[in-house]
Amino acid sequence: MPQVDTVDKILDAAELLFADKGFSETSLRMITSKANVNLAAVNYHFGSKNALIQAVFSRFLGPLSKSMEQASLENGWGKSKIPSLEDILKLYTHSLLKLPSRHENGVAIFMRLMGLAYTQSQGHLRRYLEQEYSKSFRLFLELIKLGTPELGVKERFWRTQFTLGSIAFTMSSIQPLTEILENSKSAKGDPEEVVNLLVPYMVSGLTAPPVDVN
Amino acid sequence: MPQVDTVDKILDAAELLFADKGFSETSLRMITSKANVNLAAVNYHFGSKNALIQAVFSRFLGPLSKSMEQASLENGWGKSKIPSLEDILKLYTHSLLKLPSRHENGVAIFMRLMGLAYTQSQGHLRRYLEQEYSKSFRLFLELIKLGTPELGVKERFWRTQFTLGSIAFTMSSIQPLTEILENSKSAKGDPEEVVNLLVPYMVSGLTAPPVDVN
DNA sequence: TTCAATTCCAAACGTATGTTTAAAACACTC
DNA sequence: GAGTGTTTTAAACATACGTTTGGAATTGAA
Repeated sequence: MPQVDTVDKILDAAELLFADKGFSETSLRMITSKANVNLAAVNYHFGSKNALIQAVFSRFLGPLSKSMEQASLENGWGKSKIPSLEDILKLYTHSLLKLPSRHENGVAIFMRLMGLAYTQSQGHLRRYLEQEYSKSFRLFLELIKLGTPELGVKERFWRTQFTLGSIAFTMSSIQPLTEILENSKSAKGDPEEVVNLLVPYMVSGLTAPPVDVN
Repeated sequence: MPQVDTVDKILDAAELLFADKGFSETSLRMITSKANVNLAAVNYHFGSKNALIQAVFSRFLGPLSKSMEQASLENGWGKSKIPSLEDILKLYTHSLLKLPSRHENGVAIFMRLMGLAYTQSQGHLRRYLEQEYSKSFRLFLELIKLGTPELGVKERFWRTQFTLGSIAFTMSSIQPLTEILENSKSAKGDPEEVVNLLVPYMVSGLTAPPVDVN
């Protein structure tokens, strides 16, 4: 057995640094020195930097997608038992909140990473996530569809897009607005509180009266 | 006079490449070869890559912030003449739509760039935008405040954050969802259409009944 | 045409990156 | 405790990057 799992030390350090700086802006040398590990360890254990990025995502996306699928299955959700939009979004956000993490404020880090995955055009990551988790994503879209029966295809598509944007963006960019309003004390809400504010916002946006009629 | 304005050729190429790949992932060599310009031209005309990034933003943010401030002034908006939330958001989105651009689909590019500015942690950019356009941003926040009198400070702060997320992400990441749903034809809406769907979504989210009571 | 200033250009510079190498250190089995 | 497979290590490698250089080309004014 290696000395206190080098693999995990690397993943821990990479997770934090990626979330803080982005992928291209984080070098292997930053990661390995933060992890107190030799530079070559990344290539030895993961093969490449890109593979490390994917591994970082797998470590939390695997359990997360499993827990989400399982929960929606346990609830017996489907065309026979249609869930409310609020239930769906609550399920998802709370699965995220309950994710175990090695760091303080782990949820914010995961959400920031998701935002980066969405935003930074890392082709390999996109391909990897699509191949690995498209099933979970389709399930999410299917549930959204069940929860918004009054929407046409196009409008549902875009409102889902808007909603994902709110989520990803919220956690991926806590700095700028925060800085400007820093003396208003409204910033730095803990994740749970923010999520409690986020869900009603999303529900309201998704269920607004349709504009389009197809 | 230079031969067909090298400066503009560089800005045009950089704008597209930054929006497509991000800042760190776009090299000066990509930019200069796309612009049919010598590599050294960037440093000669702009001084550095960071200065080029800032110049790209200035070129469209300057006119945009001017037109927005002017419009809200012409409408006489203020505490005496309180605008509706819909009017505010329509004004902003339509100012954006009317921005002249050198490229086809320029609006999407600008929004993508704004999303990147928010998301990619380029310290220098953040500092530059804050210093240069904080006035415009504060005005926007002030108008939002006027349009959502029923919200507490904290809830308004986060809902504004969510709203900005919807906007920034909508245009900044058309790929992943689109790819999955590509046969549904719902993707690739033109900017005007998307904005028409976006405004009611945002209004509904912002004006949802408050959860918090302070 | 002459001259000074501006702009362009090919080449090079120094640095940082991801990756590879080959030997050393270690862990474990027999 | 010798031998084997795994892991760690320091060093080097090749490459790509942003930037600088010094001279050539171009421009506009006198």
